[in-house]
Amino acid sequence: MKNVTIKDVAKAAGVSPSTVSRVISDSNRISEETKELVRRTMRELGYHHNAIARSLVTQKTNTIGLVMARPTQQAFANPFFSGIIQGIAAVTQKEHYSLILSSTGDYREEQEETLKLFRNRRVDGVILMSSRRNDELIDQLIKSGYPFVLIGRSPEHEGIPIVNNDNIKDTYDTVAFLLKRNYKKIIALSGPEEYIVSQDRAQGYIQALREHGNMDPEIICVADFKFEDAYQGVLDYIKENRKKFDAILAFDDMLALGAIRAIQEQGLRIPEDVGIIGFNDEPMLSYLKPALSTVRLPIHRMGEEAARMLIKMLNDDSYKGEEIILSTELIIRDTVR
Amino acid sequence: MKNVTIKDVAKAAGVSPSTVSRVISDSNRISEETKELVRRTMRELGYHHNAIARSLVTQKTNTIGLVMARPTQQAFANPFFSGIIQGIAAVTQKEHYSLILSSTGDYREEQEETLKLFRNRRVDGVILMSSRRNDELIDQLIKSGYPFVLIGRSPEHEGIPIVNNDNIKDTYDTVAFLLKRNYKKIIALSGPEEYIVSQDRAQGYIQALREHGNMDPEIICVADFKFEDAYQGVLDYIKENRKKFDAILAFDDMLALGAIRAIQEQGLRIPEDVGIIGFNDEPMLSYLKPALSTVRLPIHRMGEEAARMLIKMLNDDSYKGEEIILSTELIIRDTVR
DNA sequence: TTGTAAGCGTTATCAA
DNA sequence: TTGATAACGCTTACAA
Repeated sequence: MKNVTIKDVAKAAGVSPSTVSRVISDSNRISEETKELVRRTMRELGYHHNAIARSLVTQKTNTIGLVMARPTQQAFANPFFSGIIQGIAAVTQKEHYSLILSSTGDYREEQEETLKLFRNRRVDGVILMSSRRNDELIDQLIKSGYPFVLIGRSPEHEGIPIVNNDNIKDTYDTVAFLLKRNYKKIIALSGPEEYIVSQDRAQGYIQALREHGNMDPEIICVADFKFEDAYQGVLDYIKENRKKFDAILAFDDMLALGAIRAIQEQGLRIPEDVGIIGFNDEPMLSYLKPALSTVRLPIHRMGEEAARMLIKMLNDDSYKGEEIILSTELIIRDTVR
Repeated sequence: MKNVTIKDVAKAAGVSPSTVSRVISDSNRISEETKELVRRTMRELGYHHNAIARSLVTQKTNTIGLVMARPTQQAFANPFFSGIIQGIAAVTQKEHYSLILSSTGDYREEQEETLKLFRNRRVDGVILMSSRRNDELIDQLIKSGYPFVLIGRSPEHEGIPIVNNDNIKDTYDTVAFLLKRNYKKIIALSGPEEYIVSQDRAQGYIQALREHGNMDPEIICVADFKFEDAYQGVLDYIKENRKKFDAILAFDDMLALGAIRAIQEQGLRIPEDVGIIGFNDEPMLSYLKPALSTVRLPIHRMGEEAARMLIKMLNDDSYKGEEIILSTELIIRDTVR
């Protein structure tokens, strides 16, 4: 059974292909009767538009891309990424856009893959995540004029379209909160420094201690946003320093989880001996015992806003995107006193 | 800056467009010198093929689709789905396919969306998840001859391409294991019955008890694969029956998590008073205390196999797909004695 | 080994 | 309000 094309419909309805095309786009220069006739014919023949052919002439794919590097993805542990994806997908769905998902091995591949999506004209725009220092990809996209929205931020690129939370402030506030709860010696537990998000949170932490605390900042920096790394890092720290802290601010829930384990194994009580706060609010960890206190990011919403912004940029040439900073929420559960 | 097309390259290289096209596909009826010349020219001009134009003539998109209904997605709790997606993405990446991800509101929409992907010629094939009884979508795809691979199975459709684990056997074995560990009264904790996976696991559970146990099967069936539902379900069960069981086999890790909470709240000890085993092996839950015992599914691998099979079907007309049944692994941690 | 030309299914331009 | 006709960028017979 061959595919029904616009020509088939035209012939069957006794009109020209262009008329059919106009009916499809609901042009107002077509009489109601003709529209009715053509629509009926389309239904009878089972016509469905060919997105490929349409794209070829309109030079639009109505598709956006999301590329992620696998290490990053694992690094942040899943729920964050799937939350973002869901948010994006919800919007693309509603706006009748398609979403192409591409998963690569490393950052290098991520760059290439992203550019390829554009060059091969598979997408009209992309959403970027996990920006780092000196992000070359962003340079390239800007230079080529390829539309994108960044979830996160890039200090070297002012004024580009981003969706983010204010990590510096959020971390600052969280440290201030711990101080107010009478924690005296707060250390930070960070993932890789190359990510902007790590840097921002470190900065907020340092700043808060400088202004309110009477201790020097101390950051345990582990190789990845992973349980094992955090567990080991904290364990080592405890052993080397024989404790010397009463709170840990982890820059990710998975890190917090690893920290909890290390702390408990050393016979310290949570939250009496040491308080812990994480970042993200993985739903699953709220069911833990002790339930994790955490800075909740509006993850799903971040995906939505990014998709919405990108699609708007795509359809409105005068709109160049903006900076959307979403607010977070400190969720206090069992791990702080 | 206009897009560089095959014609531009042809002109610059002093050959015809078809020659350029042949060089791209590395046809062996082109001399090495010409190839070299054309390739150099492509590089100089910065040529990149236009996937859309190519698709229009080849009638292939080199894209596969993955559609999921949001309720399903939330139901199963994230990690399962993102594991599958990652597996699929890894293969599509390697095979130079694109992956279109579509997320819909409900099953009805999921059907429509899937068919639309085919009708609008956006994809060459799709991967289906979460099959249920009387799955109309599968009927339609078969009728239309649209290629697909199912992750799971559909009892009404024998011989269709699927990737699955043997849920009946896996559950049977797990119950047998609990029996051997001297648990006497094992109840099952299931999600919605409409999913085939729920039915299969129920069947394995019932069968094992029939053959080895001396108790009647008893299944707590909750509305969704969610913590809250499981928690409430188990709590109610305990209160109504004043315990009367010493083990729970949960058909999903999230359900197990809910059960654990309910049980602990009622002052029962795990695993002394009641043993618990889940399904899936969410990585995060292995860090729990007590660490969850569970039936580990090769989730990532399932995604991979499905993608691999589909792509093979797409490229080899004589290959109609097959049934791949992957084996699982019982991971015993702290929640059974 | 290479070139010519038709066609994939649309939309867009220009006439009528 | 409608219809011809020319793109869009590529692949693929068919010729040469």
